[in-house]
Amino acid sequence: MSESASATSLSDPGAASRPRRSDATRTAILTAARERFAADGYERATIRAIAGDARIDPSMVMRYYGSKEGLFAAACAFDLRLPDLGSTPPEAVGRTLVSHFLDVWEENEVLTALLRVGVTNAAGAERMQGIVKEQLLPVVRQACPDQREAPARAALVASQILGMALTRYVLRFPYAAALSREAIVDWLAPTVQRYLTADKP
Amino acid sequence: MSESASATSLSDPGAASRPRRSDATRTAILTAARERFAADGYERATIRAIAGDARIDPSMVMRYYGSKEGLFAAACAFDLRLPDLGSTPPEAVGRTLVSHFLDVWEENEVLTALLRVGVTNAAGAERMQGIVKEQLLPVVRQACPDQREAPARAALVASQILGMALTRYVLRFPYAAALSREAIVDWLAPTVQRYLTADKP
DNA sequence: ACTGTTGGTCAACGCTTGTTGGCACCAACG
DNA sequence: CGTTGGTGCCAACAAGCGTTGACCAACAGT
Repeated sequence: MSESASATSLSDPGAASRPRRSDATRTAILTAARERFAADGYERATIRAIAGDARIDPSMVMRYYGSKEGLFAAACAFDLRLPDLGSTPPEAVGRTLVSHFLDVWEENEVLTALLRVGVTNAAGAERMQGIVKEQLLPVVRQACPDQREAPARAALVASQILGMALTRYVLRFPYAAALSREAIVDWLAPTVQRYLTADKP
Repeated sequence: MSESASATSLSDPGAASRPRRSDATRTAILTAARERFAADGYERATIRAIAGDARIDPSMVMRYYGSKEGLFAAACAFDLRLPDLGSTPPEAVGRTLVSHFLDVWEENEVLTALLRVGVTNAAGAERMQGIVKEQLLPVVRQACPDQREAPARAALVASQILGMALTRYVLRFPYAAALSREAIVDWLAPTVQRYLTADKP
């Protein structure tokens, strides 16, 4: 498990073990796994298909990641890299957040994989929930007036952002996919801004 | 249930066939299928498990619905029964719509099944898209100022409503599940109202 | 009462899945 | 040199999947 962290290079805090001969294979597996999970979800992303994409034998996946669940856990470790809302003007937090989410969603297929898997897989749903709780919630706390309302406000923000991601990147509704990036930011920013800072209606 | 009537009338429009001896079994299969699809998604909702819930043999499912895909199509035919926005005051369309969606989502597991399946199954995604296009879009047309903007506005409304359904009923985030029905309506209604009627930002 | 249709069970098929253990290779180290 | 341990492929396993066809039981029409 700690080996996978070094392989992802997404999060490698200290513990730099010297490179192994199999590192190329490990990252190839991880890359292929992310693609398959993002495209097909948990059940249909078979180990055989992932191994085929990575041009290695399925048994290698088991050797390096233990099981399919272990592979998913290693492939979907993720850091949102949310900006610090304390240092952005209070009236711009909505726009900043929406824009950042669009960036991270389009540069990286891990979130798509996470969402697609989380809908039918308990481990995926828990991981997604963990991201909201440990990465989004603290940022919401910085921006909202009453700390006790932070969980509800975070839930509202998550509902709008995940909803747009769902319709645009997962279900791929034509109307949602046709929206320009600027239009999405212009429409969603006031919504998120209100969820974060407005008085309870 | 009355669902047997709707099921038969779908496959047999006009000519009302007299009740068959197997109608009880047919509806038992459909009910079990909806529950399993809603709880597990397409792949993990196996025909054997559905047949087990309905206390019949898996081969009956094949006999009556042809294949797993046919069963899903029969189980997830759905009418949103959206209200006529032409006869509601223009400033209340957001609240009306959000409230109606919460009603329909909680009284019926078909939408949960549809969303869970649509994320990993092309047929499910298309069916969901069809519902948005054929049932939500016409209603949005009634409420929005410029007809040409209707598709974009429908996409925005769908993103917020499906996002709340996703986090609350599918992923079951504790923060989203903890929101009261009234709080959701109060927070989401202005958002939907704005997506429907506000000028382009 | 006989017959044809319908409702239902059972056992099996071919296939795919995650997972395992054995065997060959290659590099390093004594 | 030989040994050792990491790297990779291969074949196979048991289990589960959707699907099929044979076969029996109960009803309906004549």
